[in-house]
Amino acid sequence: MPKTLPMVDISAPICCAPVSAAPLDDDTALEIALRLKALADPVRIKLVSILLADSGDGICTCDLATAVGLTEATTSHHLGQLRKAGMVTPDRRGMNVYYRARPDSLEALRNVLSVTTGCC
Amino acid sequence: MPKTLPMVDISAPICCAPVSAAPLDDDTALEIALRLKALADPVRIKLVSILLADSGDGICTCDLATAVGLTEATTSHHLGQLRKAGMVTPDRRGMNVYYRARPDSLEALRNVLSVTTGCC
DNA sequence: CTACCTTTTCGACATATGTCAAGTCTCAGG
DNA sequence: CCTGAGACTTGACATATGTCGAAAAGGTAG
Repeated sequence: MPKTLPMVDISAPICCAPVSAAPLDDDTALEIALRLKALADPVRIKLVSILLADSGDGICTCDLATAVGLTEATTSHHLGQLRKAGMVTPDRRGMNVYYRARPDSLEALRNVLSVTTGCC
Repeated sequence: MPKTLPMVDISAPICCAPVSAAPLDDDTALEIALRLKALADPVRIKLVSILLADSGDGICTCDLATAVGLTEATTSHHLGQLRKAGMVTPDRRGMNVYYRARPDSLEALRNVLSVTTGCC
């Protein structure tokens, strides 16, 4: 990958015409690809599923680390990627940081992938 | 990534409970992640959008290469990744290979990402 | 302030990935 | 059977990424 990908902020839910509407321009393709990349890892999709299934006030990094069987450093890295992509939000309470899923962001991404309808 | 990802066939549309239903087991997380990884590239998502928008009998590698502005070798590599993920199908006619999108596979992946409903 | 716990950041390492050039394969037309 | 055009494969290379241990940052309690 000689060409370094541009750095863009993808923390907001994506909002654009669906991929099937017309050939994507480069900027939109990048926006979509970066968000997909955030989810395209077994650990991260698992983290998202854990957080989506949680109905409480969030789960702390340490508990998530044991849930996925990785060190806290690595788990924090994955959570950081998900946060940058707007898929989770951190919430510091005392010594711990509790994460929650952001279903709206996931849903927005889903809509863009739609073969029929868009999001806006 | 010290741990090499297992090699699994992902050419069929995915079929499993949605990520929000419950924490994913490792196998399912891998299945989903590999398919997402196939799409998580600006060039590939663009290729998919081009093929989805095409209402004809497919588009050949050479035309796709010029559409994304890359060499045919690189384009062929990306198409191969998409084919392995079941997102496109090749169709050889004479000297050319024409690719078409597989909306069913994309739709299946969308369903798995659903926050509410699954695919099966 | 000190001691301790949790999280993030940093440095290092091995593996994976995107890209191209060059070589190889496949096929249509003489 | 050749030959040439197009597509695919291979090799090489630079960059990106996942993982960990160690160190730093943030926060609590004594």
